[in-house]
Amino acid sequence: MRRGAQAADRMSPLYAPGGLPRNYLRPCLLLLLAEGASHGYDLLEHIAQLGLERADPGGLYRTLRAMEREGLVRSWWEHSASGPARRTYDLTDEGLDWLHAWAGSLREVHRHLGGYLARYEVLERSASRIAP
Amino acid sequence: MRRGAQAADRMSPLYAPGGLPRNYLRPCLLLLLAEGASHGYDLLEHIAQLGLERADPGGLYRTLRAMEREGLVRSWWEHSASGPARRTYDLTDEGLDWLHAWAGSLREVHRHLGGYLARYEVLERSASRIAP
DNA sequence: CACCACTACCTGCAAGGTACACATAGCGGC
DNA sequence: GCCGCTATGTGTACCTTGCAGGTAGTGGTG
Repeated sequence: MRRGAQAADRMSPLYAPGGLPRNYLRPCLLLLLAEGASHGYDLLEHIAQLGLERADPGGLYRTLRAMEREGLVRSWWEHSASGPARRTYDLTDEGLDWLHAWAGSLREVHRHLGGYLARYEVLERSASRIAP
Repeated sequence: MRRGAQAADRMSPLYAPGGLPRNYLRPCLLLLLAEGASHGYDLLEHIAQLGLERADPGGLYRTLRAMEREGLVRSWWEHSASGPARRTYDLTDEGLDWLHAWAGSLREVHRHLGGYLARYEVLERSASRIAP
């Protein structure tokens, strides 16, 4: 490797690798809701495990409402004894269908990324053979 | 699976799973150019193997020029005996650094997707246990 | 009781990336 | 001369994303 880890230094927003799938928030929400009904704030804390560290609350709530408009999820208010009321979400049959569709897509992406990385490692190996 | 493959029917651009990484074009071009100098039209035909089927030529040329402005690639004109002149691209050292950075990011994404799919399959298995 | 922290939900906006259509030009075949 | 293929680009409208802000209820502390 030439000039070390220099590239990581100037991580300007323009060029920085981000790389998570487009619309990744949607399949994440579909999966979590397929595992059980939940509310926004709770989902916000669980999507981090799926790769979305520091997700934006605004985007999350917006996406949930959009998915409700599209019929993928249902919601109702739940008034708990302590704390503010929360809107609890639940997957519809159509939402489940979309989860399956997304899972298929993401499996494809996973496969493609595997191919990319394999090809990259071939390059790496041949480079280290020249300069070990 | 309920109601079959119904979800695939109304693939409106709004809700359709697409799912390739954001900015995926860039790491693809970096990888291909790391494998050897090439020109736009040729790259266009090769990125399909990496997951970008039917990629848009406009975006590709724009991205190449942007990467040149950023110093990731160099380019020069090559006049062949037959057909129009082509602009040939070549990776710079900085471009190679970015390829490494991208590969790291994509490896992370690959891992996260693996986690997602594993979690999805757990769900699938428990669903098929109820309705086989 | 005034104040602050925490949970919880929601809106507005600017920047950036993507998709689609379109424009140009050289060359070869009919 | 016209069409199709290679090859490189521009214009633009749309969507997503990230960030900043704004409301509200509850509980604890001085």
